[in-house]
Amino acid sequence: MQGQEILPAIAAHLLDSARANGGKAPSERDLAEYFSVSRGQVREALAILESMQVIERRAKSGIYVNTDKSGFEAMAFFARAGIPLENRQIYEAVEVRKIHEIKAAELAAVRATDEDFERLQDVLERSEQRIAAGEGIDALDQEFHLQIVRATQNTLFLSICTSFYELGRQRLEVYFRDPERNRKSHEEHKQIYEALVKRDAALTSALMVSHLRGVMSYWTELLEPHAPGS
Amino acid sequence: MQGQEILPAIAAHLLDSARANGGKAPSERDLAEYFSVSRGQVREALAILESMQVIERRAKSGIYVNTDKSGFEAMAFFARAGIPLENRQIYEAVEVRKIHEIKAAELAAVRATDEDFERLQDVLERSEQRIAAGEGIDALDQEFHLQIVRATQNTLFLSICTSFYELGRQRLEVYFRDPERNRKSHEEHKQIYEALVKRDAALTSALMVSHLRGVMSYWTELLEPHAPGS
DNA sequence: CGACTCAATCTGGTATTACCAAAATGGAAC
DNA sequence: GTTCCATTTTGGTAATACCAGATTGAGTCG
Repeated sequence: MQGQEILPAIAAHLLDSARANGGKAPSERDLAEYFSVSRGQVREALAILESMQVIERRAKSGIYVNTDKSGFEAMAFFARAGIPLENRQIYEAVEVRKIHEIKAAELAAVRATDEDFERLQDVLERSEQRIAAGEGIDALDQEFHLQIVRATQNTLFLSICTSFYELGRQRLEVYFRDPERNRKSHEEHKQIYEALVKRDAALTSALMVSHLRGVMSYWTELLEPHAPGS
Repeated sequence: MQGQEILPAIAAHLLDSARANGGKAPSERDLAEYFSVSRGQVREALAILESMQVIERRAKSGIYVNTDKSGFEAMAFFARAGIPLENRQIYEAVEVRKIHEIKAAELAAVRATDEDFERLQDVLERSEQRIAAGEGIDALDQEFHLQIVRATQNTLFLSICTSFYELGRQRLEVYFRDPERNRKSHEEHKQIYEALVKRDAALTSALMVSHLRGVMSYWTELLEPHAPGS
C-alpha cells in the first residue's frame, strides 16, 4: 500500500467502518495511522470522496458516510475501484444505460461519419478474429457500443456512457465466457452496423432494443432475489 | 478568500493560466502563494480537479489542464462554480437533457406513486401563486421537472438530471423574467401533470417533447453562431 | 436518581517546514 | 549546433503544531 492509489482502499474502509458504526467513520488521524500514510494524504482522498458526495466532513465533529446516496459520480467511482454495488443500484444503472444506448443508436444512424463507420467495421473485424480464435469479445463489445455513442458526435453523451461501461465491466467478462453468447452478440452487432450504414434510425434503434434485452437480462437475472423497482 | 471554498477560484485560475500558457498551470507553490493558502489546501483542490479529469498532475513536472475534455463530472462542477461553458458543451448538454426528460416522463407515467402526484400538485399550486404575484417560477420549474424524474423511482436517473439542471440554472432565471413564458410554461406543466395522472405514457412523453422544444430553443437561439451537430 | 455544568479531550481545518527524487532547465564543453 | 552535466524546479510525502468548535464525561446540584 505504498506510493499508490490509497483512495479506493480508504473508500472501502470508510464504507465498512460506517456500516459497523452507524454512519460515523474513523477520524483522519486514525485513518492515517491505519493506512500508514500522512494525514495530508488522507485529507486528499477525503476531499475527493466529499466532492463525490460519498462522505460529509463536519468541522470539529467527524466524517460521516452518506449511505444510500447513489450519485452518478460515486457509482462510477465505486465501479472503477472495484467496490461492489447494491442490487438496486445495478438495476438502476442497467435501466439508465439502456435508455442511453437506444437513443444513441437512433442518433448515430443520422450523424455517423465515414470515420465512425470505419471504426465500427474495424471493431467487427477484430471481433470476428477473436471469435474464430475462440476468445471472448468482452472488450470489443464495449468498444462497439461506445463507438456508436461516439458517432452521435456528442462528447457529453459519450462521457456518461463510458462511465456506465465501467459499472459493468467485471460482469461483462463473465458473460463473454460463453462462446454461444459471443457468436450471438457479434451477429447482432453486424445487424446493427448494417442498419446504421443504411442510416435507418428506427431500425437501428429497434435492433439495439432487442440486442440489449438479451445482454441486459443477464444482469437482472443474477439479481432476481431482489424484486425490481417497487 | 478565507475559510471558504477556494476550489472554484483555483479552477477558474487554472483554466485562465492554462489558456495563456499552452496547457501548463502554475506550480502548487505558486498557487498557494497566489491564493494565500497553504500548499495542503491547494493540493486538496487539485486532487478533486484531477479526480474530475479537469487537470493532470505529472510528478516532478507540473500541472496540465485537460482542454476540451467535456466529462460529465467536470461540466457539472463548472456549472456549479459559475465557470462559463463553451457553446458546444451547452448544445450537448441540452440534447442529453432532452433525451433524459422525455424518457423520464414516459417512465413516470407508469411508475409515479400517490406521493409523487401530491408533490407535483404542490409544485403546480405554488407556481400558480407565484404567477399570480407576478413572480418568476424558475425554481418551481426545476422542481417540477426533477419531481417527474424522481417519479421514475430511479435515483441514479435523478442524480444525473439534477446535474443537468445545475448546468442551466443561471439561464433559467433570465428565461423566466418574461411573464408570458411563465404562463405558457405553467400551462404546459399542468397538461403534463394531467397526462401523468391518466398514466398515459405516450401522451406524457409527447407533451414533454413539445414543452421542451419551446424551453430549449431559448438556449440554442442564444448560441446560433455555432451551428448544431449537423 | 436525574438534570445541569464545565473542563478535558477529540476532531476537522489550516499552516509551516523539510526531504526526496525525477523532470526540466540552462550553461559549459565539444 | 549538439551533447552533457550540474542546478533548479516540481509534485509527492511526512511530521508537527495551533486553532476553535463539537463532543464527552466526570462532578455537582437539586
